[in-house]
Amino acid sequence: MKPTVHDIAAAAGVSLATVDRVLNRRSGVREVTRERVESVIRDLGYVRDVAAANLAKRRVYPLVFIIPDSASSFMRRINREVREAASRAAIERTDISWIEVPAFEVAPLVRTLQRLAEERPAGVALVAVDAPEVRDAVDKLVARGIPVVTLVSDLPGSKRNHYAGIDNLAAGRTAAHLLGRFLQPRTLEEGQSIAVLAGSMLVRDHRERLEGFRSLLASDFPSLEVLPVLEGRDDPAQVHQILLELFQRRADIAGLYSVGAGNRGLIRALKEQRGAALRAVIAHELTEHTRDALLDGTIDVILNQDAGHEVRSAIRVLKARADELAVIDAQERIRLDIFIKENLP
Amino acid sequence: MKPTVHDIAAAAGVSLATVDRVLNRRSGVREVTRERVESVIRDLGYVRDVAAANLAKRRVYPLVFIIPDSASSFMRRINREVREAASRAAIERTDISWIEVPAFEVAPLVRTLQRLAEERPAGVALVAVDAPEVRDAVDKLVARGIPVVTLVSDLPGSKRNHYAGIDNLAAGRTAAHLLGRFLQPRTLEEGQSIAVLAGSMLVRDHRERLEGFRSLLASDFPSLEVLPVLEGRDDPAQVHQILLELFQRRADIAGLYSVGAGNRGLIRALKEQRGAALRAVIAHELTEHTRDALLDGTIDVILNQDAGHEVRSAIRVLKARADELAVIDAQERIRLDIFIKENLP
DNA sequence: CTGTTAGCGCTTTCAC
DNA sequence: GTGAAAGCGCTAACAG
Repeated sequence: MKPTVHDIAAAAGVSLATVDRVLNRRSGVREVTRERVESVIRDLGYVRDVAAANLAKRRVYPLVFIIPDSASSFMRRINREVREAASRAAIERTDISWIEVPAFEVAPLVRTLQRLAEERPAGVALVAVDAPEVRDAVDKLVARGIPVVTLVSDLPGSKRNHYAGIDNLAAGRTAAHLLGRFLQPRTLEEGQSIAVLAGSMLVRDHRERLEGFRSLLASDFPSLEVLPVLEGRDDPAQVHQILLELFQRRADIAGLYSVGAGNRGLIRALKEQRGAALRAVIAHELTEHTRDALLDGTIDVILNQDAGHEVRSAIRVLKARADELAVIDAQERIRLDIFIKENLP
Repeated sequence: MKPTVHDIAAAAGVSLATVDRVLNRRSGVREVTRERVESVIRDLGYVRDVAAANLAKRRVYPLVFIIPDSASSFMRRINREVREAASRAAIERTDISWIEVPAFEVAPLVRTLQRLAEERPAGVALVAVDAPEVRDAVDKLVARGIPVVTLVSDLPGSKRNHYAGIDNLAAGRTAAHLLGRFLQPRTLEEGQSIAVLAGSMLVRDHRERLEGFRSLLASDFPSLEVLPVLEGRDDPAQVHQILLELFQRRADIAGLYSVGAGNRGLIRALKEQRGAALRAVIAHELTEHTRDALLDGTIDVILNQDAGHEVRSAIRVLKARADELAVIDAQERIRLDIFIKENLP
């Protein structure tokens, strides 16, 4: 039978309260007593029953998600996943709420973080904007003992406890590798160029994807020429416009990598007028639109991060921190999914 | 404040015991009383606190995994994941044990299932062998109210409650699509053939992968010739031997798809003597060997199923059934991972 | 510093 | 049929 606090109390010759104090590292126990109790805990191989502990604590964990009000399918998806998690949360003694802030803006995000530092929730998850002010605000939260997880977009150099998102450098390299492989056999025959489309170079994940993409192409497929990056601001209409112009300007585009959002515009442009030389298109995030485009051959590969997994992972990590529990690392690593027509979920 | 059994009891004018009987559909309650209590439960929007319930029940769920004693890296990995889950399980009121049975054999598996029908654990997970006797044994377990999950290899036509594994038809199609894309540009120039290597055609997952592979290649890349399947019995030495022979016999092999295990033999053969025309190799399961092969370019693509995810998913599903709880479908769907050099975890 | 006691929300005897 | 009371493993006042 698994040992309980009672067993420890009996074996150590102390009361339940003292055992509890030792267990929870609370003060008010003489050093000798503490050591005695701790050795009994070790000897008996005691592991705390977290469910019972939480029941007794009657503690619910208020977790707050800060998400951009972006209209992109992906962010809407994140939003939906948070809502769904919230509706499921009651069962698990967590109280999940969310705050929407203007996308890509520093000031409102910082204000929100500062407010949360006062409210002291049990944990905060945010889609980070990469700015020093945000970093400071995050660090302050952590300093106050509030665990912070970055979601989708990381905040390097900050003290955030965890990042629930993909490796964007690897994403770019993956796109480059596949594009290179798809196009390579013709490389020797004729000049081929590759177009790259981003939302904005101000966003960290886009920058990183591009960096990975360029460096791998340069090293492994040097004959492929990468055209200057086009910025579509993740807006379908702009993306559409830009691409049509591009296709009219250049006839030698063999590959296209879209690192950002606004995929509806991309798909529309490809369907209306597609360069004859274009033989491989890679974009990010599986949505109903990109899914259809994959199925009808408009897009060849979708690189994806599982929004549901990211949100659930952020919650698990925050809860584990609040409970001082360990997490299963493998379970919390967000995969870079490669989807083609045939392995769609 | 969330309503509790006390609130229900008070509102319905009955005792806790009666509420509990209604909640757990136990007998000994007059129909009118039951209805009254049930309507109160609905009105208050009561949701049972499973943690508290389990605490009171002092119930632990004995779950049994039946896994083949195969020496393949993948099965060893499954084995390890089960052990790890078992060591973690105590915290979660589950008691996980496992039984090893000879791989691919029907009789021992059936005997084990029959024994479990007597022992009545709270749930059973098995790597199924596709035979009518196994199906019957599984159906009997389910009929006795013991939830059953198939792991890695499914048992179609049986009453198993859930399958924790990938879609093997889709896996084959995915391999075909990628191989086709990697080779396609040359298709017109010269004859190319594709070699396929399997463990045994008696195993369902291998058969399905092959079927998906062949059908997609036939429809989308008809100019690629698929050679007769080679059977290596998932044994590195045999696989090695067979491949060396093949490479000596044919010089026109442009692509290779290995649906089974024995990847060490595959890798060794490729390194020793590789057909000059061979430009794309796809195999299954990410292990330390295939990982290295991916990195050094010996293998181009690895299709993978996440063993840890499969095991954890099986446990979640079995527990949820025992607790009469719902599962998050998206969380339990096992993805077909595509790994290339660049997106390795 | 340490112990006693009363729960958390639910289940389970055992009476009535 | 129904209810009262004890208790699961842990925590949190409140005494001492």
